[in-house]
Amino acid sequence: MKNTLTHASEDYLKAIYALSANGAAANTTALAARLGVAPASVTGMLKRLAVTQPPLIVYRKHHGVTLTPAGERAALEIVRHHRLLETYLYRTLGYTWDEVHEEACRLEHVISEDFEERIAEALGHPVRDPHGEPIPTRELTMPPFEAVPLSKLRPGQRAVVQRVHADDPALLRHLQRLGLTPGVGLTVDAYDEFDHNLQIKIDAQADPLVLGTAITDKVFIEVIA
Amino acid sequence: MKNTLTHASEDYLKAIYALSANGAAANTTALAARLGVAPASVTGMLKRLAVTQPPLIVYRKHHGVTLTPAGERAALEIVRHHRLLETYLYRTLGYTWDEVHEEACRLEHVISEDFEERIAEALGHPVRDPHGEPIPTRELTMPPFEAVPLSKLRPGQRAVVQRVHADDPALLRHLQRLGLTPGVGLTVDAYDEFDHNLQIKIDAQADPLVLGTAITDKVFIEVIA
DNA sequence: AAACTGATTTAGACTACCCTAAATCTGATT
DNA sequence: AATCAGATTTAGGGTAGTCTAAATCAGTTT
Repeated sequence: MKNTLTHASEDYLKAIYALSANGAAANTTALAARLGVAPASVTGMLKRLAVTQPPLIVYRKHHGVTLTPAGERAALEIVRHHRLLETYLYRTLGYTWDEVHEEACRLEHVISEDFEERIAEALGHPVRDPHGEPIPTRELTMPPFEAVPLSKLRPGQRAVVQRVHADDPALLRHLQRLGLTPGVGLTVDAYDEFDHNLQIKIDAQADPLVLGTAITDKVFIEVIA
Repeated sequence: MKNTLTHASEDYLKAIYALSANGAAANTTALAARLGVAPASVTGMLKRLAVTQPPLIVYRKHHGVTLTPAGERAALEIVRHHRLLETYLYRTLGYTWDEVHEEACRLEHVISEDFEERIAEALGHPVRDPHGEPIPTRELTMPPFEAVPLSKLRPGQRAVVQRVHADDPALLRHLQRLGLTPGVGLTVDAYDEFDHNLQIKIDAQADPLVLGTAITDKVFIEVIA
């Protein structure tokens, strides 16, 4: 029951969780790309994860992989660690939102349940991390959230930024400079249907912004009107 | 130069540092016992550590091992991480002094220099951890300290507890209950030269205590008179 | 239905750690 | 000087991860 997973296994579970979020099975190539390893390495690990007791994944050769309930709990445990740590580093140790990811990635595998509980308590049991991503509960359920990317909006619509789904520090710093952070309100002015650029106007900012899909696919918003 | 060490290597360097503190070379058996591995495993690791670039240890077969200057710096880096973490967990997250060691043992290998600096800053650059052990400086020098074990004291001498050199949670809880913690003053009443028991009287405590060497060898004091 | 393409798996090798069992060395004792 | 005990190393094997190169599969196109 209380299997101790290796750090590598935990990273694989996290990646499978992220890539099968839509319900579909995660495939070898995408996992390899996300984890920065060769596809053959993924195949090897999947074989191991499929035969643990209890099994953590369902793996059908050539047809991708999904998490079992036990595997999903293991993944959510790590995601909870990660996002609580990001929140702690951000709020308590003065990290910026582009710095938190890397540190949390290493710490998430080694903190105890006790440590998790203590920082959750110290933070007042936060429900979102500094990027606006929801933090899984202690019971390992993912809070429901609205997942509309900014790229889906069209001229005339108003929205509030909810979460920025990106880890790349350079991109995060760029978004910070643009003022595109959780809580910010905006209105869509124009849409170019050829390059899919979106022109938006951020509340309390004078000049409009033209954004490509590299950005608009990663900023998730809640539509207001 | 900036070799990335494995967690296991770091644990070996820490152990070699601790066991060769007296200047003598550390031997295979003691390392194996301290690290909880078989002696043959130690031999294998020592061969690897001796041929890194730069070399971290000086290893002569059958004659023990010492750290090179580079190895000592690497060891002190981990000790600094460990003791800063213990201090942080203790002061900021409400851990007790018997709980800090285990958590710090896992975190010490994964925190960044940035994290180290931030918690050192947040703590006001402490010089001792919750057990009274000195924290290596940022420049990786070990602050000098008086290392007289309580067991060396004889009747009539007065002393102040400086550090408690123990990781075992049960022992630490016991010492806490006895009131034998850093800063506490005491007087030696009697010494039994057969079983080496020491009878002491702790300041502000009514009843005297009789302590065996399991304790008196681990409590280090500064003699006052 | 055959062929092609891209994704995937297999095969085989490497590193870093661990182990046990057997051999060997060192230093003390006779 | 030979022996002996204990410490240490060697030999050989196991696991978990990584890789590259070669083979195979699945789905589309012809």
